[in-house]
Amino acid sequence: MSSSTYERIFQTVQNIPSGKVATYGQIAYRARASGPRQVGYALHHLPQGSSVPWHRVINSKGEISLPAGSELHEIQKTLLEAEGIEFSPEGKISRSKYLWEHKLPKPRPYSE
DNA sequence: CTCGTGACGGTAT
DNA sequence: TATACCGCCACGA
Repeated sequence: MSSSTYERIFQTVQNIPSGKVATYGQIAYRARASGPRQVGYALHHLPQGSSVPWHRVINSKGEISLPAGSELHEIQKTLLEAEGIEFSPEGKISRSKYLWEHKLPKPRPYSE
């Protein structure tokens, strides 16, 4: 069983269904990571051929966290739009697309 | 072992 | 309401 922080993060991200998004903080919480920064760090180190849907992870502002104009930013936006995610004129994603409404009041024991 | 870094978040102002 | 600051700690050098 993998139990490294990165493995848990990747697996949690893998749980995000198509058409939904989650924030770094939410992933960190569910993945038992020490904090959102580790999630960003883990995704940054994600290998290219990975099946982890990294593009479904956004920041707490509801926006793509990557620098606007960067190639990765556009890739992420394209991938999300392909899954039916709509962006407001400011580039924000509606909360209705969040997999979890807000911060998780009820933690869920890590299993599977 | 130490040090710097970072796809962030929450709180204070 | 927006902006600034600090805390968090896994990882690589």
